[in-house]
Amino acid sequence: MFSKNYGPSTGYGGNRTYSCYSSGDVDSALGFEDFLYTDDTSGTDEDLDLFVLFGNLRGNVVGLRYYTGVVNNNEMVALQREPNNPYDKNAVKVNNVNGDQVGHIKKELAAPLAYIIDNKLARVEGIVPYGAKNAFTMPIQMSFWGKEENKQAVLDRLKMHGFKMAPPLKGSELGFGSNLLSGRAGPSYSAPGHTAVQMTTEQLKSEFDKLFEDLKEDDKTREIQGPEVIGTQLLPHQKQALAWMILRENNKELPPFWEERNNFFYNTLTNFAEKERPENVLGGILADDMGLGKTLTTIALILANFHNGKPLPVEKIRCDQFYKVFGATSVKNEGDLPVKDHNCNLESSTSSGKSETVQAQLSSFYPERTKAKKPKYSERSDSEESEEWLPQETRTSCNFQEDTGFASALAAPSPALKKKAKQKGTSSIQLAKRDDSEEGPRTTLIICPLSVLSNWIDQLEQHISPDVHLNLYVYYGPDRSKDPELLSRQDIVLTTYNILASDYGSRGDSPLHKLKWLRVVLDEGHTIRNPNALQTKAALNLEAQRRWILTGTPIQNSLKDLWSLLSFLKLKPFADREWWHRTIQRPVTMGDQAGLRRLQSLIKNITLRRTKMSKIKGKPVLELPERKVFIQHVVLTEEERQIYQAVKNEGKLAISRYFSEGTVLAHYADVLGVLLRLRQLCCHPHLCTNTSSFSGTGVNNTPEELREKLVNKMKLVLSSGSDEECAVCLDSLTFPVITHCAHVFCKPCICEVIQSEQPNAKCPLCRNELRLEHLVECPLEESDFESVKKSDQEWIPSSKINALMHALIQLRKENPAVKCLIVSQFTTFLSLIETPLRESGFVFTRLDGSMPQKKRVEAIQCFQSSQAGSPTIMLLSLKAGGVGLNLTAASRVFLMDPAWNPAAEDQCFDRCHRLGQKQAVVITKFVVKNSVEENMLSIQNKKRKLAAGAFATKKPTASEVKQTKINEIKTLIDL
DNA sequence: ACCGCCGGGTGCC
DNA sequence: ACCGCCGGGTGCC
Repeated sequence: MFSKNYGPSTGYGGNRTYSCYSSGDVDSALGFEDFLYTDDTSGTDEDLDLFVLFGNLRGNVVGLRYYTGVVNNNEMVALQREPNNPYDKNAVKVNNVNGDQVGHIKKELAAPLAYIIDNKLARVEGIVPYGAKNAFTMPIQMSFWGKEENKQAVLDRLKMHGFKMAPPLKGSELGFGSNLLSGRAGPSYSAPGHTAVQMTTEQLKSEFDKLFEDLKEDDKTREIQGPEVIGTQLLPHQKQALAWMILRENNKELPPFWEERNNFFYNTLTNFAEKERPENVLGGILADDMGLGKTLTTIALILANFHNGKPLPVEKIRCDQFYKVFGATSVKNEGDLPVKDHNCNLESSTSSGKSETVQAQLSSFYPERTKAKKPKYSERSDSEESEEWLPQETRTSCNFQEDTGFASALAAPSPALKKKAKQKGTSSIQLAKRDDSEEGPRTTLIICPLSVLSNWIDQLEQHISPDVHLNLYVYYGPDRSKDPELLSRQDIVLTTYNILASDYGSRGDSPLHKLKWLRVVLDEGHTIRNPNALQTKAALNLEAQRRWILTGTPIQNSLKDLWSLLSFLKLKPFADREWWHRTIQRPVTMGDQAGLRRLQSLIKNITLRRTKMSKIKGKPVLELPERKVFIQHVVLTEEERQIYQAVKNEGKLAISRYFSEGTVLAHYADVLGVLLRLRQLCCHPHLCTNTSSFSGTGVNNTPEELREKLVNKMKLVLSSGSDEECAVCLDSLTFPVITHCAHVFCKPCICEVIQSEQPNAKCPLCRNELRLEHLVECPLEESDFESVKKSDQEWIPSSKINALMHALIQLRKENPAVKCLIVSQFTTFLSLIETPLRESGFVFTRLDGSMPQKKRVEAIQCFQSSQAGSPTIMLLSLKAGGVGLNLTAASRVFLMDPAWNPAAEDQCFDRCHRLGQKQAVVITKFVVKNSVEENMLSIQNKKRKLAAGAFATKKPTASEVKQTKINEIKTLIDL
């Protein structure tokens, strides 16, 4: 059903197909999208986690002499079906870790294997115990993995062909095969005879939690001064990050799990060896918490570690030299040298005896630098600087600049320049000269969610001093240039995931994919955690020398989330999912300690992670003011209560009917509808206008009526704030369509499902029949407008609005300058609130999902302004903006209605409780007494606990998921 | 493959 | 000899 194809057609993972991986299974695809739970723990992935080891079988690989792929003793190999082989349709290829064919499985064995693989009865993995030095054939140890229910079929099929699988040996459940081998196993595996140490789920969980915790190492605590052209002083932890990033970009070490052994490069996980040196990632994951300044740090990196054409020579030498001198040598000799001294600039260090060496060494690379006195900014700004002061040089030289106040003395960009930078298209923030004769990529591509696009532009103009000639191109909007030449002349190209994906998807005219970039930065990089999403594929297919992932949440729910990230980083051999899964994911999820250690060392190697709680030199990285959350109960008026009870009783009746019929989940949209109406009534009676859509779901509708009904349901689902995600891709809905069974999916996703299940496609959620022609699309939204108008006409207050207004007026009395966010999931509610705000003379602004980007930026800037007369209130729709949204001007938050997902609430609070917040933040949650809202709170609490403990634990089974949902519905409606 | 298998050459010792 | 035996050709799927 959720057909997956890890083959070449997906364009990632190398040019190989792993048919055993190639598809999910219909029966297991029970990943209901969570309408109450919004995480994706019920993933629709291949259910590899449910696979067990059936057993092992010895076989032979033949035809070695026809292929170039070579293998080591004990090397892992991949088995790949080759149905189009002209000699045998059952052919099964054997490939080494690099994807080079080694041989074929001998045909007698290939026959049952082909059947097993083609019917997805098992995944078959191989290890060649005596892989080296075979001319014609070699043995192969195969392990069979699959779902318990398929085990017998596998055994039977093998038996039919005269093969008998050996049952899994005790202690070999982890499937590394090492115990099976009579020869000596690879060094990273437990020695033969010893069983791998397995951990309990509890242990595993706590290890996981620690995975990304403050990864401290020497090379991560060193600081480096920000480039002079950054007009802002970097915070200490940002300097550390910068130093670490520069180090990573000039990384000459072997990637993790590789060793050099007698002229070969050897992978200790797979036992693969090759002559060619495996490339390390020149980059990694900057996994700092939100608000620690990943953007600024990255801007500093772009300026500080500029590539000047030839493949890395200047920076490399510079950096190696830098670290050799300041990092390793000095620190070692002088013990705990204050970190700041590592950053000493050329001039100041020459005064000390020790540093003379430094100067000598450096000057051999940069004779002109040490001879010429550094010109003052004012002197050199326009003089085109003759000689040695090439623009690139200026940019990279910042590594050695002491912070002398020189940087801070730089002028802020002129308003004209600011304006220019904001326009789409090329904008030259500065005027200096650049050398266009340089070769090789020079452009950094930054991809971010649309919501933070303007933040990047702001920060670029804010922090880059005017003496830098920086070409920025915002690759966005319908008029974006598709000319790769133009893009390649930029220093920074900024775009969004949506643009990236749509360019990639639309016939090959994506200039982003034609270029080789100096550097690609994925901001909010966890956006690509779903390997099947188009944006992920598009990102994985970018070519770049250096690759960065910026994210506050590197692992959201499961280890699986990491794979796309690693694949993007092109860490051999993990870009190929099979090796990632066999060497890390499966061992870890099965509780193998060695596997966890591998994972830890991998993460440690490529990640810098600091949380808001992290400390640097004993001080917290971020000293955020306090944050308090109050729950304020609201009592409905008699009148409101009557309406509420009426709707509740009606809904309760319908839902109990579904329960007795056992069709609760099939009437999913209706249940959601009832709950939505109740939640709306808690806010304001006018929110609940579309009662018509719920009046029985008779099947005998004319198509037009049915269509209308379905469209209404879909709108309901989409606007219900249930945080709906597509059950197929687990991402937010794009091109939502609704099925006749009233479930909403992304159109492309569900079409793929239907296609792959021809002719009897079933709904992934309720197993009802599914037909392409029955999908109903969502018409363009105009609904918001109408309801706003409607509510304007006959305005009445509500208990909640009264409670809010009371609090606001009280607050204004105490402090008229204080700024508030008023947050709701219902934009109509926000509109209703506008009326009393106006009446009471509040100046307010508004931000919701329906606003075009330009208006949003305006609203944010306006609200953030400290000028007298600027708005003191922002009406904010809960999910507007996304993580990057910075509303630190506010110190009070009024959350008008509880969200299904407490994480969404927290994220919203973080918009003002973040770097830059100077005051204590007070949050007030309005909750109606004796209502669905109270019940939601208790579910939120459960969910919080679950989120804290869910990581790495086994995915709940389909029936557990169902039961949970059913229980939640019962809780919510008091059944 | 220092095998097995095939099929042509060959045929007392 | 409708055999045995010899030795060259050959060899994945």
